[in-house]
Amino acid sequence: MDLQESHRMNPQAIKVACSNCNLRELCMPVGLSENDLTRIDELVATRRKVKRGATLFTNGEKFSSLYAIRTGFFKTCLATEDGRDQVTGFQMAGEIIGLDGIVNDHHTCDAVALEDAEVCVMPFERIEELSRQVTALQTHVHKIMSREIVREHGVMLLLGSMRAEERLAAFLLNLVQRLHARGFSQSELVLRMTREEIGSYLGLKLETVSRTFSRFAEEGMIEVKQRHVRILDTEALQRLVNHQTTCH
Amino acid sequence: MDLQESHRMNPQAIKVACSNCNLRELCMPVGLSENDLTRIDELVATRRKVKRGATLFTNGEKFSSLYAIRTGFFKTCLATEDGRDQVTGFQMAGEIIGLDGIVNDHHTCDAVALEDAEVCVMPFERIEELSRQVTALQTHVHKIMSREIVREHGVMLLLGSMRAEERLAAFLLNLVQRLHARGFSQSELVLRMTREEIGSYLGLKLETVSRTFSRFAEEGMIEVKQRHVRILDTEALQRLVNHQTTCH
DNA sequence: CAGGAGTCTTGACCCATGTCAATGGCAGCT
DNA sequence: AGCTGCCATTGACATGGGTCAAGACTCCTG
Repeated sequence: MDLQESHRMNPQAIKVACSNCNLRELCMPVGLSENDLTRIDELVATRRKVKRGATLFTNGEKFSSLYAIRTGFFKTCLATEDGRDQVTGFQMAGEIIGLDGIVNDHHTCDAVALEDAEVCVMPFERIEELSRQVTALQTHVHKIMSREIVREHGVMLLLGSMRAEERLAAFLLNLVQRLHARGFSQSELVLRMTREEIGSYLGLKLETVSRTFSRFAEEGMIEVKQRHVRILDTEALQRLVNHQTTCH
Repeated sequence: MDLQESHRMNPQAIKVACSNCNLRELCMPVGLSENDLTRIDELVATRRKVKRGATLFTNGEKFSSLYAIRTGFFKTCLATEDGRDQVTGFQMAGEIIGLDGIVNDHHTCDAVALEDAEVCVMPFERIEELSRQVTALQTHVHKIMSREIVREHGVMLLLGSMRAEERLAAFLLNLVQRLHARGFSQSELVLRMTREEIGSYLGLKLETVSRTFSRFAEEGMIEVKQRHVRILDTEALQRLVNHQTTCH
């Protein structure tokens, strides 16, 4: 009935229903009642397409919505006036971006599409309103934010205490793991970002990223051909990441 | 008089009332109605004292509550099995810790008191329940989590793109700024953490931290005597942080 | 199909920071 | 007050990763 109603008003509506979305389990709470599910559909106001290279939002922009990525791949990055540029994360289908904007009502970083993308626009006011009524949604929102905090702890660990090889190994393993959770190969991936972007994320220069890829390849751990990477020895990469004390 | 009243009703009650807490504006939403304020008081189940060196919670521990720091100073840190150890933050009075535990129902880092401390224990279930009813609280919880995400973005920028001097300058400025907001001096501070802990947070070795302090002192930007630091030239430190491009 | 821009790889060199080690100073305990 | 142990400082040296530069590959466009 919700659907029908909005159908009349908006030809896009049917496509915008979370209840039909195969990514739902990634961005929405599971185990909702029929009734709650229907209400959740109200969350997504609209869809938005973002071309490769275009921004979904930028630093300083007024915050109004969170975005669930339907297709495509994003990076979020912080650019300071003094020329620093830090990639704070790479996001793929099913992930939520825009959380940074909540605290000051303005976004504090840029979200750039690394390939043509489409997102579900979820006005934050609606999220807040609905999560007052649907406990599962409230919990879910909290978990999403907490997950982001924990993820960033991991990045801090990486940036603060790992060497170049360890960082890149951790990065690759994290990527394939997330891709695998989305039905892609465990061993093969196509990087959507440049060496420079990887470097920015990992606190390394692009040359170091390139060299480290080459070294991994020499040692038979991976095959690299431009942005195509095939992981030959997951164990070895994992050992690298957990290395540390063993070498002293 | 506050004290007396609560004395009569419940020896603990007055101490546990947010509505009377002079830190309230730091950890609670402002502009609440009388009615809401009273309800907010229910949030704090109890207080807990944590001795210097003791943990408030540890990695793997079941998550149940968020904690508002009343007095004292904490660090949160991530320790991996392979011997890495990363300080992810330093928290002072009025700040909230424990957000990392929400996502998996278990804490994913340790919170260690760097001086004798006392915290307000706020069971997360109560927070969720009450924030369904008090919109201002809901918004506040979201902002707190978003603020933490944004803070961590800043740390990533620091770890990913700054040199040792810049990191330490940013660290000092951040500390005094937060202390100043709590009524302390803008120029003088006592570090509650060791050089090693500072180093861990900043992705540097303790020797580098020590040397950099010494260099700042030589250049007349600060005075250091063990853990006592006096900032003599805030501008200079600020310039250091915003440096970057000027030097190329 | 050629040209060009953007990206990636690789080499040579250098510097900031890490490592190792010795010494000094402060705080807390008995 | 005097230990004792932790913490901080400083020096000498080593090295991982940054910097600069040249060249190759890929993709896009005209």
